[in-house]
Amino acid sequence: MRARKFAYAQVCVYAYPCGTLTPVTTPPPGLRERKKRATREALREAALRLAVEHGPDQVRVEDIAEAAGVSPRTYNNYFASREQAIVAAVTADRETRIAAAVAARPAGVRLADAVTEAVIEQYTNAGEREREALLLIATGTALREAFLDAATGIEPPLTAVFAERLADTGAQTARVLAASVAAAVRIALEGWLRSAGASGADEAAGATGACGPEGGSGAGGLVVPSGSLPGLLRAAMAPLAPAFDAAEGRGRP
Amino acid sequence: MRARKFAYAQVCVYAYPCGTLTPVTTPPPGLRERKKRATREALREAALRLAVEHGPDQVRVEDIAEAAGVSPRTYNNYFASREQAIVAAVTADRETRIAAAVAARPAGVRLADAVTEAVIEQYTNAGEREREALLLIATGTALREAFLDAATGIEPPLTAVFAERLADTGAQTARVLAASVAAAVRIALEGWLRSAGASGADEAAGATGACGPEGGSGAGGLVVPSGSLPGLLRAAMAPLAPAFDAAEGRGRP
DNA sequence: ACGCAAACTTGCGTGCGCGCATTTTTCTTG
DNA sequence: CAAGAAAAATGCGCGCACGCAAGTTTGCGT
Repeated sequence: MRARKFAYAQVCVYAYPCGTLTPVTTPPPGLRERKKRATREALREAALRLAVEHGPDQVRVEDIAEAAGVSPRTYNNYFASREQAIVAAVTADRETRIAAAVAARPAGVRLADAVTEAVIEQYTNAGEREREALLLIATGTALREAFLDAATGIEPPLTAVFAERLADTGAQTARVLAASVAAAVRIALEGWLRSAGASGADEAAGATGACGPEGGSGAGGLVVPSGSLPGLLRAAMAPLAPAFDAAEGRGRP
Repeated sequence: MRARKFAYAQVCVYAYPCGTLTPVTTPPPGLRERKKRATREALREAALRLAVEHGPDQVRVEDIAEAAGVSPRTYNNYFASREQAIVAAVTADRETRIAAAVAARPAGVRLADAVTEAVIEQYTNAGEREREALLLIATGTALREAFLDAATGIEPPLTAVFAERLADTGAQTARVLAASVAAAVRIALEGWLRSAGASGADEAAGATGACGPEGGSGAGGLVVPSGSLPGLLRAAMAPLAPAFDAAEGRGRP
């Protein structure tokens, strides 16, 4: 029995310096940082372009790396999986923008409304090319999964803004609420992609591997007839509103 | 540019027949099914045993398969990753038991309380050997991640029971609440493992790759001093209670 | 009992994720 | 600006996940 050589690592080794938590003041970005951003974007763009040109399954990381002018090994210093680069080309830094949008709302409005609107706002900006890419994403299981997983990225920044607004309540509450929002968004996107790419074969089994009840022909077919993304997002966020109100100390306005 | 040969598949190909949604009546399991269960358990047990004996990073899937008397290829017909088998030996079918425990509560009690108690109950049954295994799991990043991901498994069964109790509300609500519970449980377990294996090196960066604020020395250190698992679970579930009450139509009892 | 179809196993081959060690590039400091 | 430190890119190797295309086993109808 030989030993395994490694024990997993944190993804994106030097992707996010961690000490530089999005400095509000951008001093001079420095050459190092600029090159890194450039490489990252080159990889994203190359990945998306190749995926569109030849189909998502005809592209290897080697191809993406070559198109971006870096070694295959370097690719994995930026993205932990083959799909992440493609997804990142569409997702970009949506998470940060959502958090910023929430923070920008006046302090008087319900937190639940603020976050709902912010999410819808940021997910509805379909910039022509994004639509095309999303259509591509909906076609394959792997890409779809990667796209949905990317939605989890909103959790950390959301936790931060929530913690600020709910200072008196525990920090745990902020984390839980942020995670719940992420889950809701994921569910909404899942339903949306299901209707968007409703021409594929395997539509019965849920994307999360749900084999239990609630499979294909269960109840709830008439509730929310798989409509527009904003509608789905609103519907998914609605059940969480009472939790936000309670955390804010509102007595059902 | 050669083509990639595959496009991902559903994990655990014939692990859950899907058509057989946990039949309440177990007719006669049949030889086929019994063998499958035996193989699955053999793999789980072998994986855990080898991991304990030689350390989690010294075990390859090849070793596990050999110890269980199947081919390496067969291993991946049952588990999608090397860690899943080890985790499964501890997790077993906790998800199903949690859902059953929730369904077993009298219909009069608050749903929020029912699910909280059910979760605590099922996660607190530490059967001596499980404690040892969990200690093992806490030591490595990969295993820890797999263990936390496994908590997501409660989502489908919970969705089912929620949908039953909240029949009048939409099925979407059930899904969102179930996902939120899963997220809360994950957060609680995360905090618990952090305190349990608090002798490792890299404890600063969050397990979810959280690099932003809320890192190591942020605010909230005095809220919930990383205590017992039941306490952590209760604290994580608390913020969701209002959402459950609202879904049940309760006006703050 | 026989044979057939479906379920499951297995060997093979490919691409992928990443630890490790080395080289190259960028940032500091005197 | 030169030298050293820090960060990043690269090459290499290993183990892993899984499609595919055989084999083998189990269940069923006649």
